[in-house]
Amino acid sequence: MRSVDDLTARARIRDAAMLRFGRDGFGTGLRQVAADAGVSPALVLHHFGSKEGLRAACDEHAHAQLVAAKSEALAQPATAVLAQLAATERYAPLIAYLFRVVLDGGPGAARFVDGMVDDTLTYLAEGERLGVVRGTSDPVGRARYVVAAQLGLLLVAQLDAADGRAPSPTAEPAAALAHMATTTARASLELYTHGLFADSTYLDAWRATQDDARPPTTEQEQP
Amino acid sequence: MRSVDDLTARARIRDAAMLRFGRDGFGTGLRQVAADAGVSPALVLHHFGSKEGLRAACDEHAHAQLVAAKSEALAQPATAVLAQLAATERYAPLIAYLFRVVLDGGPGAARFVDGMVDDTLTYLAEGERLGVVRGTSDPVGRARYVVAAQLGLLLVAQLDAADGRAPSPTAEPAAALAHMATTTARASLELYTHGLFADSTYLDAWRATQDDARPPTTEQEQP
DNA sequence: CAGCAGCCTAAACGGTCGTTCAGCGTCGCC
DNA sequence: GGCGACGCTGAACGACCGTTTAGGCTGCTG
Repeated sequence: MRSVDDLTARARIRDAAMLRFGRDGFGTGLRQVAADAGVSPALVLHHFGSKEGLRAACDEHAHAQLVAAKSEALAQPATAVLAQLAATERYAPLIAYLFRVVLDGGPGAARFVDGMVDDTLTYLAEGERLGVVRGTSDPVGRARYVVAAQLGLLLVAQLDAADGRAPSPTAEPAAALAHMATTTARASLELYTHGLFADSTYLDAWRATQDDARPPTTEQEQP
Repeated sequence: MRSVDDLTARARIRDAAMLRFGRDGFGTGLRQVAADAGVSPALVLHHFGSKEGLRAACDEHAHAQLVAAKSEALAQPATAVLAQLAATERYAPLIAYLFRVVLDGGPGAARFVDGMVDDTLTYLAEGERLGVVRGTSDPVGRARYVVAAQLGLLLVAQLDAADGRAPSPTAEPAAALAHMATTTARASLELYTHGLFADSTYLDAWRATQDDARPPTTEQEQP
């Protein structure tokens, strides 16, 4: 919101809280956040009223960062998907914080996931229009699946980082994300290009069970 | 381990803890678990020594349940994948607990995920042998991706449940899982059958970047 | 100079947490 | 009947949590 006092102690506390929350979760105590920012615990409450107020300020700032990152990504040519992967390190703290929001499961988590689904829906529709993405009989379900898969990749990436298998033993978000992106890029691209099943046996079987229960509906087919 | 006193208060406490941990996470207090089991908080410590001991007992019992469920699933014909979906309600508390273990990110989480990856690797290899699953140049990466996607679906399912969109407002795991399974079954089957991209543009582009960095290796192609 | 806002801190308060301890009642065994 | 063993409880302890309160310190203004 205000950018004049963005170098003050208030901003330092907020940034420290976002880093600490993203790294260790929202269970982190205010005294830890205060120590990271180099201030007293009472000052945190003086500026943000309560821990919930601090979290609200973090959410607001993360939302602003996200909007900025999205508009920046839209300004680039759409083919530079791989370049976005390389920029992961830059946005890693933001991603880590937003992922914690999702893991926490609060009321803002579902709203954030809905935003991701809406964005994915738009991107996939644009891809369909350009002819690079296949058609589907359930666009929303597909977008939800793609978002869920990405969140799942973040989840196991964080797991590997916490277990010491990824580059950083202390669960550094950036390195964990980069490691996960490189180790699963090939498999995910192959899956999204060729699929997993060799034929449509399972899909046909599921469609048959659905047609038993419901009256047959007209649906576009993808040969 | 012992099955004689599996009807005693000790077992009641363990079951109550698994339900409560699976529903509300491991931050739940021992007094809440004790109240669910109908005993005093001190008895929990008397039987399990500490909260960590209680969690270890829950982990052990969950592992035993999981092994039993796996062997039971293997006894059925492999084509009854849809029947397994219907049995979700039965294993929902177990799934919810195991998912909490993964969310918690402790040392056992990565081990459990590794087990899931190994199982998926086996299933996919068997599918390849039977001709229903496509070949891949990175079997481990593909298995990791499939597991991560499933975990991500669990994550957003729990989110919807906590937000009141799914059947149960109080985050009942069974209903949330069933709801998620039915709403994304079509999209995931379509994705796994036909893929997401219309052609191999993105996959080829990624392969090109890899070939620039590394010496060309012999890899089997899937036409 | 006095006064008065503003940041900022040290200390303490109530609450919940995991955990400990002394002791209750109730069995089976000698 | 005496009597440990066992399952179990109520009450308390120390630690940590978020939060409150009283009060320093600095710099600007009359």
